Amino acid sequence: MPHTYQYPRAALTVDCVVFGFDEGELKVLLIERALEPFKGKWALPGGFVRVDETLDDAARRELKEEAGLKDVFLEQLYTFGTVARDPRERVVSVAHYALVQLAAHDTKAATDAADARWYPISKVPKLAFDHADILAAALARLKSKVRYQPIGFELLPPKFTLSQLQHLYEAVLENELDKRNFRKKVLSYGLLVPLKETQMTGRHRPAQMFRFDTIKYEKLKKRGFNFEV
Amino acid sequence: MPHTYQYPRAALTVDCVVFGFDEGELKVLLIERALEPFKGKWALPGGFVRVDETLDDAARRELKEEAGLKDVFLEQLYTFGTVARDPRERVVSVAHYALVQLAAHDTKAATDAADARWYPISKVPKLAFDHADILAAALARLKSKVRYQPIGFELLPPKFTLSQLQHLYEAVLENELDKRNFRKKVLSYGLLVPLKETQMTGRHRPAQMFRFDTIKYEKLKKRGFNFEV
DNA sequence: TCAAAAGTGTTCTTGATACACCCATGC
DNA sequence: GCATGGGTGTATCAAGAACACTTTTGA
Repeated sequence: MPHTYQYPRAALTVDCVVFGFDEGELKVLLIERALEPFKGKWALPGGFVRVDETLDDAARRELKEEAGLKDVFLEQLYTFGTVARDPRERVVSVAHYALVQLAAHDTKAATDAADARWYPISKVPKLAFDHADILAAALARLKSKVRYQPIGFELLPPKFTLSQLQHLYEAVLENELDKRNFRKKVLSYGLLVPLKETQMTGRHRPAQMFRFDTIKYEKLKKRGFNFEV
Repeated sequence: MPHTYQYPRAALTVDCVVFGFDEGELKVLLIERALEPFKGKWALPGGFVRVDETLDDAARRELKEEAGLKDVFLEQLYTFGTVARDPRERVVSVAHYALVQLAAHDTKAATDAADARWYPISKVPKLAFDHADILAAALARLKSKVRYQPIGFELLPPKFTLSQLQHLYEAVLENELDKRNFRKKVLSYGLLVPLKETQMTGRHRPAQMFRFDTIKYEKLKKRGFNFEV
């Protein structure tokens, strides 16, 4: 295909903020850079967009290559285009954020790349490039979106307890929620299906497990329904 | 600056959805294309991003060059990156939306480019490229954002009446609002300052004019306040 | 029997909605 | 004097917030 525009071009990358929820904490997946610039520093997974793949495809490819992740919730976030954000040359990055189900036993699998690590949000080290800005934007987006779309379930295993769900919301929103009001609200939509199973995690009453009814939600969504917390 | 990445690169553009409000209608600024592809078709103003300017700068430059607009409200919207959206070659476009104060007498000025025209949203013709998708995304963003941020004022002159404001909201949200409840709500924040002036537009009682108190709003915003309608 | 998390209802307060008439002006 | 849009208050309803005790289990 001929190039019709011959001026110097910016390079185009995607970067991904991958969130997970584990041990009551919101975590983010970081990669230790093997090359200059910022060699040895932590950064978001990401890389160059190929000329024959969409932005979404590029983000998913990088997630698979750099973190072994696939079939995750992924959404475009914002495009970062200040002129000097990469010291080498002009690089414009289309940032995405992803939500993954980080059950305890998966932690290792997703981290099998020796250079990848899950960091609690509160303990993220200094990041390369403008990745701290990207992370901040992703956190803000997650915090606002979780309130009116049921994306929180993307961070939990398919079967979960109401307490797990509440702790997730508390971690994301960074404030405490009233247990009774929370349960009343999330159950009121009829989108949480109680399962026969219970979860026993210690010397206390076992917890009822639920799953999120995606099919019912999709139907409601078409009629303009909003899942608000 | 040396290129460290030698594979073929996508071209990078910005496109702008420019909204105006006039005669009780929400309008969008379109440009008639002078060149192939889509010669003679209507399209969003936009163009290539230079290697030494930010995305925001590029969008503002294009708005000035193509539509004579400057100092407008501008915000990044979404980045469109499907592979074949431009028939010539791979072009990734960072879409923005802008809000301009389109007072009746300005209509001509902003439209002095012979190839530019304001279209009511309901009468937009078929658009070039994937610009219909971009417009749809911008409308959705405007509709949702206008409900929790006071961006509606960007579409009105600095002095306006409550009826004008209500009609604007009705046009954007595409539904009717109760006059008394609307006034109660928007006045309750104390962000609309009544002016000494009134507006007389016909044989009926003159309307009180207001201005939006930007300074007070900025202060409230820092304390976590939200302007909801 | 004790510790620890699960589970459960009611009251109060606040904000949203619904609704109808008088006012000031130009023609 | 009449047509036109500007301007105002109250009553009802629904949703959110505040709040404390009982249940089930493992140790």
